[in-house]
Amino acid sequence: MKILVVDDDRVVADLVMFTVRRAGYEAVMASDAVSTLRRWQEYQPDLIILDINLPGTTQLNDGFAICQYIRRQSDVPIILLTVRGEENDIVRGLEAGADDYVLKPFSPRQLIARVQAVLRRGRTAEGSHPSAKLSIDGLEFNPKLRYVSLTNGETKTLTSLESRLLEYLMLNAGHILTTNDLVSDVWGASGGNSEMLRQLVRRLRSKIEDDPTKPFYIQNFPGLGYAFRLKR
Amino acid sequence: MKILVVDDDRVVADLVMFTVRRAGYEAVMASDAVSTLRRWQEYQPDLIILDINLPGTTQLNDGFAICQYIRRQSDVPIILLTVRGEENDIVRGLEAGADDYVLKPFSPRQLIARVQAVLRRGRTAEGSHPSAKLSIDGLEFNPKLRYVSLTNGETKTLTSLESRLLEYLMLNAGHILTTNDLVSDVWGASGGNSEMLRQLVRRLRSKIEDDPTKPFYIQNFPGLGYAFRLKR
DNA sequence: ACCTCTTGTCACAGGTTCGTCACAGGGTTA
DNA sequence: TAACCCTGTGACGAACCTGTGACAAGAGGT
Repeated sequence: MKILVVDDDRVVADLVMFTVRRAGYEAVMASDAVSTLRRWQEYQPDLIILDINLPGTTQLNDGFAICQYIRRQSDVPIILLTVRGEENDIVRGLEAGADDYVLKPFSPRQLIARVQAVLRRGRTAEGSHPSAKLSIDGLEFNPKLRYVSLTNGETKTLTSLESRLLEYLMLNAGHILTTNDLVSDVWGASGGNSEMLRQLVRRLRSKIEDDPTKPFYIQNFPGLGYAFRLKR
Repeated sequence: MKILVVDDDRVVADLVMFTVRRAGYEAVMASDAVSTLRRWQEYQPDLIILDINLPGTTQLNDGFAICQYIRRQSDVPIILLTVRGEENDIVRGLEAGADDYVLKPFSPRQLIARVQAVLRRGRTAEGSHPSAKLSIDGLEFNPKLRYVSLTNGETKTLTSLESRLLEYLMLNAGHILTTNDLVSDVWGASGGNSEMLRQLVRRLRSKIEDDPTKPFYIQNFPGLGYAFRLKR
């Protein structure tokens, strides 16, 4: 898996490069619009991590323009890097065709989780088929229609937040996701806190009939966070 | 399925091309009257997406003329692209033989929904026979004559709006259609709102005898919209 | 003039969602 | 043991969503 990292701030770019390489990905970097487009064509990355605040002198070479330009010609996943507090950038970026975003400052672990999630989503959920499902260990989950099918045959519909949480957990199954990661993924820029997460986990668990004392799916790691269990 | 995209604005054309290609269609584009007609004959598309505002110098080569010309020789479906606020264009376009229209600016999701709807209509409703029917799960619906046949044998006539809604839902059966999509499809440029949609859904449901608490056909997805159910 | 059908608007009720608070038990540390 | 943090639990209420009944304006036919 090859990643193209685009950031004009050398420090941030180095950090991102280091992080994704440590996670086992190949990566190259670019720092301006021209080199980004050249590297994108030569290198053919599987994913682009793009700082939306590229110092575009005009509207032709800032982050949004690049995002839009690339999106028109390819469906390579694009993750935006945006500064916390600039929600407009997020909206504009997603409209320009980005797949996800990460708020700066970010934790390495969080960045990797997003990268894996986006890559996996691209592989499994190809297109927007309403029947696209996530299925792990007998738990079948349809993110589009927001319902789960349990092993006993029951199906239950999830709320919007429950669905976000379960999708994030399942897309990163087997990895521990910290409370911060989960909160910032589920609630995004609107902001949540750990208490809200606890309640959400509780409600989701009760819907999928997961006993917290002997969790089958959603396991707590005290002081760290939660993980969707893989093969036990 | 092959689509011919016609737009003189390169940006819009690229966006449309990208959108339909990502949805799995083959597509070529044209930007003026002459190339449109040539590509139409060579490429033999199954659908044409046509910007009605082609810069025709005369009334011989603007969007309406092309639409009319093609319609006289073929029944290939034509979807118009029109600027919001120019309702006259829509009327003229439909009179010129277009099958449907999409307002600019449009969301990719909306464009795809229309494309699928028109293609499906063309496939099932072969031509525009007044006897052409949509039939799903025992509910038979005739969009031209605007009546439904229920499983118990009853037939009821629908109003214009009810018919628009049901057609859109059935043509996109299995997909959740957001409130915004449904409103902008049913009421188009004249503008509706979510309250009007609720009432319309209510009246349609009562006509097809669909119990909202245990919907057989029209299912609500809280916070998202409605969908015509496919076999679970 | 009268009636009917359509459709937009309003008020209300019930359910759901979700944020908040208070509390209990377990593990860890001083 | 006591203090503390983390987690799970129960409960409450506000905000929101949805379904419902009712009414009125307008179009169109008789």
